[in-house]
Amino acid sequence: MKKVSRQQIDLQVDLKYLEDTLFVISGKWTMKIISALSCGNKRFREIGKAIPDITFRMLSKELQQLEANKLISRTVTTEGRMLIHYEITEYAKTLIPVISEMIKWGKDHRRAYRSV
Amino acid sequence: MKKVSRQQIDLQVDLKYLEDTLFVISGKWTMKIISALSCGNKRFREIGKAIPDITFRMLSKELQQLEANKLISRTVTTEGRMLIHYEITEYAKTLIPVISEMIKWGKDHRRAYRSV
DNA sequence: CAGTATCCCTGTAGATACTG
DNA sequence: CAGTATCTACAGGGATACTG
Repeated sequence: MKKVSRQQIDLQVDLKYLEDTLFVISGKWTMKIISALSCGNKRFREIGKAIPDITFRMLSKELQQLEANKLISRTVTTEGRMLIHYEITEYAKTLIPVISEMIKWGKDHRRAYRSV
Repeated sequence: MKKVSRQQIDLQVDLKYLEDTLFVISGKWTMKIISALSCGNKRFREIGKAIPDITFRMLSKELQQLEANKLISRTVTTEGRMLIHYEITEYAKTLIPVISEMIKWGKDHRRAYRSV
């Protein structure tokens, strides 16, 4: 029986999981929003200002999407005027290893281009 | 001086690298093609048949893109009729850790949804 | 076999205006 | 403040036909 490398098996069998992950993190603004949130911005317009070129429309939609995916939480505090703040969830923090690997690869990728 | 967690710093500073990586691997067919290649399919139509619903047009375009990104190599062997075969590069294999992390997360993500 | 060219449709995101 | 609604522009991708 031929021994197949683990790499090939992973790629083939688990493609579905890979797609799920890509779906969650590959949006144009997704990671920027998570980044902004993790840097302390919590309010809608605060986040909007922290991310260049994003429109309210997109921010609104992305936040909904992120909330649906349980990556952020939305809290309403009505004390006179409307007060809403967003936070990344503990669950979102499980993405850190994934993101770290991607960043690591991104650095090497860029370096590879320079050296070639 | 306030100690900031490493997680936050990574997210903020290295967003550009993250985007690079996302750009390379987030195409609709990218990972499927790499998967097909890593499973032994090498010829154009072979790959096409191995990936459900992909059109020649898309396969052609994606292969070009992947070649530009040095993730696959294209070899022409003219021995009478046209013979071309594609292979994933050693460079592409450096993506394995990234992909593994993503698959791992994808599994947990799905499980999280089921349990909630 | 190994693609490319063309046409067209649909979805995504921008601009702008408006609401509670 | 915290968004949503509408309209539009543009690009990605599918269908189909064709080429070396």
